Amino acid sequence: MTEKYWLVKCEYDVCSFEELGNRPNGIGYWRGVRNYQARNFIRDGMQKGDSALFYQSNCKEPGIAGLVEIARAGYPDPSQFDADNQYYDPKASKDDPRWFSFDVQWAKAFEPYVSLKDLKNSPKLKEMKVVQRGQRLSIQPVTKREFDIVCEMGGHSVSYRKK
DNA sequence: GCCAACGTTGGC
DNA sequence: GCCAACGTTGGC
Repeated sequence: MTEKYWLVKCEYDVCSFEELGNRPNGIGYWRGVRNYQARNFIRDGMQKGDSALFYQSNCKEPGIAGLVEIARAGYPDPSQFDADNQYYDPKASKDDPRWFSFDVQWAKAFEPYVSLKDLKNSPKLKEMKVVQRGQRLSIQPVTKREFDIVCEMGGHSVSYRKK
C-alpha cells in the first residue's frame, strides 16, 4: 500500500487547527462533504495512516496550520441518514450510502504558519491544486513533492497540543 | 443530453 | 459584502 498525501479543508469557525490540537484525543471528524469528487477521494483513496495538510478556510489568513494523520478511512457519513441533520440526504440509504466521512488525528503544528499567500508565492507549488484559480474542492490529493515542500515551509513544527 | 438558472464556496 | 468559479438541478 502506497502512502498518500492529502489536503483537507476545514472552515475556521467549524474547527480551527488549534482547537483540534487541544481536544483531549486530538481527533476530528469530517461530516457533510457533499461533492462527488471529494466523496470519491474519501471513499476510494484515503487510507488510515495517510498524512494530510490541515487547511483553514474562511478566516483572516487562510492557509495550512499543520499536519494531521488519517485515523479512520472512508466510512458512511452518519449525517446523511439523520432527518434532523442539515446534511440529511433522503436519497441515501444504509445499504447504499452516498456520502462518506473520515477522521483525523492531530499530528503537529507548523511554525511558521503556511498561508495561502505563501503557497502562491512559491514557484515550486504552481501546480498545487489549492493555489489554482477557482479550485474549491474540500479534499484534495497532494503529491509527495508538494507535501514535502509545504512541510519544509512549515519549518520547525511545534507542539501546542496539551498531552 | 443540453443548458439556463440557481446555490455554494471561499478569497479578497 | 462582493463576485468569480464551479457544481447541481430540472425543464425541454
